Amino acid sequence: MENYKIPKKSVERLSIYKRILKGIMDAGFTTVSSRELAERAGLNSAQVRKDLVYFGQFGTPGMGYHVSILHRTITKIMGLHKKIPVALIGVGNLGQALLSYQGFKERGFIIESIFDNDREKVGKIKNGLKIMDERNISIEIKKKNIRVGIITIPSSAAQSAANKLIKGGIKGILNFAPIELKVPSRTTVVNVALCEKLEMLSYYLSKRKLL
Amino acid sequence: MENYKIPKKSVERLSIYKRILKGIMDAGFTTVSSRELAERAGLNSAQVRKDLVYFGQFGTPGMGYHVSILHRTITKIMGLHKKIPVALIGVGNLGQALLSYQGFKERGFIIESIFDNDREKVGKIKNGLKIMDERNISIEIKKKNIRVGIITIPSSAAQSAANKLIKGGIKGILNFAPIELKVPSRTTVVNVALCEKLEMLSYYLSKRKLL
DNA sequence: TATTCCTTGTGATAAATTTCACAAATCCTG
DNA sequence: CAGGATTTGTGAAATTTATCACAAGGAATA
Ligand SMILES: NC(=O)c1ccc[n+]([C@@H]2O[C@H](COP(=O)([O-])OP(=O)(O)OC[C@H]3O[C@@H](n4cnc5c(N)ncnc54)[C@H](O)[C@@H]3O)[C@@H](O)[C@H]2O)c1
Ligand SMILES: NC(=O)c1ccc[n+]([C@@H]2O[C@H](COP(=O)([O-])OP(=O)(O)OC[C@H]3O[C@@H](n4cnc5c(N)ncnc54)[C@H](O)[C@@H]3O)[C@@H](O)[C@H]2O)c1
Repeated sequence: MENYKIPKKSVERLSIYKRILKGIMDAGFTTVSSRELAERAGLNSAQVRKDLVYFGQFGTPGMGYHVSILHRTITKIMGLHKKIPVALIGVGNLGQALLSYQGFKERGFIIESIFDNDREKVGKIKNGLKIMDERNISIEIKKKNIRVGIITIPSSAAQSAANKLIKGGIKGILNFAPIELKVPSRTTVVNVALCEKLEMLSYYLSKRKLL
Repeated sequence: MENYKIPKKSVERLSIYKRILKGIMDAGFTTVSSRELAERAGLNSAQVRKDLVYFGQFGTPGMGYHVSILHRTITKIMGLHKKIPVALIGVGNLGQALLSYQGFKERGFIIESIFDNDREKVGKIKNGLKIMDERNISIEIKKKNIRVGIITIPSSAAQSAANKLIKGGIKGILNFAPIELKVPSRTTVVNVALCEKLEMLSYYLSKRKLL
């Protein structure tokens, strides 16, 4: 159950295992081998075992892993057994898509406060939430004790919004704006590099002369 | 100008350098050092140089890199100097957000065909495009010679849609559904692991007992 | 219970990626 | 034009990550 130094990649894969386990569980199976898990995730089975062993010994030789127990364990390791209140900054194209996404709620992420700086939008109701003025981010999230923020505003405004979140006591930020946010080390930022992904695709196709 | 074996990470960073170079260029500077590029990207300067040298020698000792030339070069290396027609599968929350996103067009990705399987949606117009029946994906993209597809449908339907894209001759897929698509090796898939990112954030906060 | 089969956990090995550190190239100043 | 200041490109070293391969544990069967 080492807390030592777990590769970022392993953590990301944990999330993938959890999703696959959910599918296997729903299909009615009770055990699963690292080989099968690896196959479904497109990985090497030793890697699956290594990843899991970072957190403890959950398997039984000759049998594999108990699906529901492993699922529950990973959920707990990732802190996904509790509801996590979230603030959304920027109720535009992407922000609204995230707001309507059921998958977040299913995973325990509850969007509780939403902000924008557009006078037309502030005060309106979206998905049962009143859009608040961006200037009140700090006060509001402090009041509601929200510790996770999602940034979906243009990159020119992202750093300033991040600062307000941090001032309000935010602990983690999921950032969709294409910019490296500067934050104190006690704050964790995870970037969703959406455009980069598309550009990577372009590169690979271009390299193979497919465009 | 080696085509040898370029790390995936380097390719993703290329995209980041390009974005930063754009900013520096717009700010009116003409040259930039690997040190500054590294600082802005949050990386080591040797890494920046190594990344760039994969593709050629663009720098001048004592001076650094010529901003606009490097920007243009990276754009070309990534195949982003040409318009790339794209098909979008799934005009739901996320699909509509992507459809309205200007950043794609700016990068040369032009969404030309959009598909859904919802009878209510098929035939309607969205952003100037008629939503087409998902059953016609193969025919349509073959006709229009579209080589990149974006999948924004539930994961249960994603593999079947991917198959139709492949049948229509697609070369690359940007996949937002949380599932590993099985595709022939001549097709490139890039996954946007959105939920995984949020779950990673949960893990890091949880580990530090911040939730 | 003995035997066979399967699968874990893990040390060793390999591969990939990052960082260091410095010679060589070029710029800039006086 | 000399000399000092920079900054590149790059081998070598260090670090990180992935894979191999196998002993040992446990299940299943007879
Ligand atoms: N939409 C996409 O598909 C997509 C894809 C990749 C990246 N992104 C990135 O995500 C971010 C949002 O994209 P979008 O398409 O939703 O943009 P958008 O313009 O549709 O929405 C941005 C919203 O943020 C609000 N806003 C602007 N400044 C603000 C501020 N200072 N405080 C609070 N709210 C503010 C605007 O009023 C608007 O409602 C951008 O950084 C974009 O680059 C979006
Ligand atoms: N919206 C988000 O913020 C978000 C976040 C993370 C991941 N995702 C993933 O992105 C995908 C789309 O999410 P969403 O929120 O837009 O869902 P959504 O339900 O809003 O939209 C899905 C759309 O796909 C259409 N569709 C369903 N089956 C189809 C088929 N076989 N062919 C063509 N169209 C079909 C539906 O009619 C609907 O219009 C999902 O896989 C989801 O898990 C979404």
